[in-house]
Amino acid sequence: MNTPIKKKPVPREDDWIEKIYVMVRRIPKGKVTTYGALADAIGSRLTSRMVGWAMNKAHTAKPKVPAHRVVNRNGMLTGKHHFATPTLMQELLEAEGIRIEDDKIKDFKTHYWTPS
DNA sequence: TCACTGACCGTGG
DNA sequence: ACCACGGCCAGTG
Repeated sequence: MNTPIKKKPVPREDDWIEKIYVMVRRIPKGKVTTYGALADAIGSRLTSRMVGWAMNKAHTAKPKVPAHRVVNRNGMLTGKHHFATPTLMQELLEAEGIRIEDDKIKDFKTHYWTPS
């Protein structure tokens, strides 16, 4: 009979990675969140380090993930070096009305968004 | 095959 | 207040 394609010819990313991408895309414009918050929101044994690792290959995810809205708990743009240009992350955030000084978000908690 | 690293965070001394 | 270490997953040499 018609053998259902049990196999997965489409190499979808691991579930937890996919969840991270979805969560990041849900971040409202002008808001930011932290790696730890995403890891905690998804739960599981996910850790903030894994979120960062997922972000590393986020540029291959489609649609593209607004990784510039994800910073560490210090509000520092730790991942800016991984963007096309080292200043792109800051420019994107500033374009959304977020003030940045010394690679750090000003009024971080004001722009902080909690995954829900 | 084993060991180390990575866009981190929390806790302990 | 500062420094050191563990933890979780996947990829690379």
